[in-house]
Amino acid sequence: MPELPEVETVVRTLEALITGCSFNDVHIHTPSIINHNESFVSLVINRPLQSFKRRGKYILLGLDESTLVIHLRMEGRFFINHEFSRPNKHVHVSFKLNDGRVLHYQDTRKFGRMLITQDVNHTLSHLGLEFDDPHFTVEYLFGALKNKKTTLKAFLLSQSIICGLGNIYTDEVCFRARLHPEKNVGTLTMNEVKAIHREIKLVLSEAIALGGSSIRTYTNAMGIDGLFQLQLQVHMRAKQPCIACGHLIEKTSVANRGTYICKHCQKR
DNA sequence: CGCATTCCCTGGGTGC
DNA sequence: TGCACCCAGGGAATGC
Repeated sequence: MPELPEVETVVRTLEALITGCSFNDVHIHTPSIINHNESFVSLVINRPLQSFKRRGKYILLGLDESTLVIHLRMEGRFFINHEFSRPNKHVHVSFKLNDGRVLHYQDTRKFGRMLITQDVNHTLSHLGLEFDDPHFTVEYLFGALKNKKTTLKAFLLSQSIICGLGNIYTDEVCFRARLHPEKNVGTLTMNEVKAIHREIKLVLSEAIALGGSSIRTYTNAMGIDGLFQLQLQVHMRAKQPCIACGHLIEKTSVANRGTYICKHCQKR
């Protein structure tokens, strides 16, 4: 399940592999993957790939005049071969590169989406700040939280104030800040908000440095595995001892998501 | 408007 | 071995 660090790794991998290329042709095997696809092909074909960026969990491939925006959701991934024919039933879009290679988009559950836009800022206007944006300060976060009534977990997953966190890193941020994910964000103290702010920045930057996490069914682009799963302190550690106090980690459900907590370290 | 819930989708796991 | 059922989850759509 790619979150910000995994998407960043995919973007860097794509940049290393297809910089300077363009797409000669596109096969859309599963039209529902693409939003507004009437102009999709004409805006994608024969346009040089000029930039490789990320915004939240979205991949932004800068083409001549427009941007190809891709969200991998749960199991979306890319791989390259030399066959333009559909490799298997889970490949939904195949991009023929001008050097003969083919970039395939595979997504078992068809949750991923891609679209072409000429106004990325408008398309992604629902997203909050990046974790490394200079405007993402403790004061900004405290101000955004003080009037909200939702839980810490739901807030961190919402993308609206700070974007890029998914289920894995939300659990890690809550644990490392020693805060219960069901805590109401409107009641957090300045010191608690400081801890959340600090841990968001630390967890995401550490995970990017290790190439993201590879857990469950997800491995990164082109079979490159991240290593951050080895650094996870609570996520996927049900019934194992807390690294801080030794109590057993519990798995529960918060905001309709599987959630791992040390109930001794993370008080409501 | 703000927050909560439902839905999409498939393979893997479980129970009988 | 086969079959029915449930679970995983990001974000859009829907509900209250």
